[in-house]
Amino acid sequence: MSHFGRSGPPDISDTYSLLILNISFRTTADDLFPLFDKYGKVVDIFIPKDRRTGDSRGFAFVRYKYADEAEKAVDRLDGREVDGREITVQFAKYGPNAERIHRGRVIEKSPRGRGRSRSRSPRQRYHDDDYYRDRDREYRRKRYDDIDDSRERGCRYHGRSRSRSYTPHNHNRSRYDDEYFRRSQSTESPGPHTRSPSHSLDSRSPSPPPPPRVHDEE
DNA sequence: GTTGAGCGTT
Repeated sequence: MSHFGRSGPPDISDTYSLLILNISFRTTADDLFPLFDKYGKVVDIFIPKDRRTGDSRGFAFVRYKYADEAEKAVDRLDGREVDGREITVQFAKYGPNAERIHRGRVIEKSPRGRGRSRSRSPRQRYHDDDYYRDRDREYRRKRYDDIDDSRERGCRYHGRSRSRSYTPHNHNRSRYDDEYFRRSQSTESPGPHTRSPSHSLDSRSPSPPPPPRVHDEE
């Protein structure tokens, strides 16, 4: 069956997890299954994907039924070229619960019968927002650095075309002030009723009052 | 359409 990773973790009690690194971003479990199944009994294959784009993250987990088969797969498939990329097969060091495991085997004792050994605190995973935001921040930082370098190089090409005809970056705020002014006018001048329109129009102070802290819908 | 150190779900 090629329905791996679509029914949750089946049973990792008697399975050995292998970590596959450096795989292509388009490599799926179906592509790795025939390759790893040839060297042993593959119980499950899981490839973490991004929840936003749904694309693979570049590594996969292959669970074998026996340790000897898993070791053989590591020895045979480690450094194998898959989809034009040299993959790296090794035993998983951490489990699904971020627990230390030995040779792909979970060290945690069987919770059956004994129940919870200690007070189980409601430890939740990372908040998706913070987790993804952190990753985005680092990713964006790298991209910006690269772009900055490119721009610097392009600037050295020709020094001209840098005349004063360049519009200053003030028009942005100018437009904003204009909108704010218009709104203010509308508020102060609800209609041609009472008040002194000429006075208000003529009394345009050179320095408008500071904008109050209002909620701006972006 | 791109990328590349690492350790995982429904």
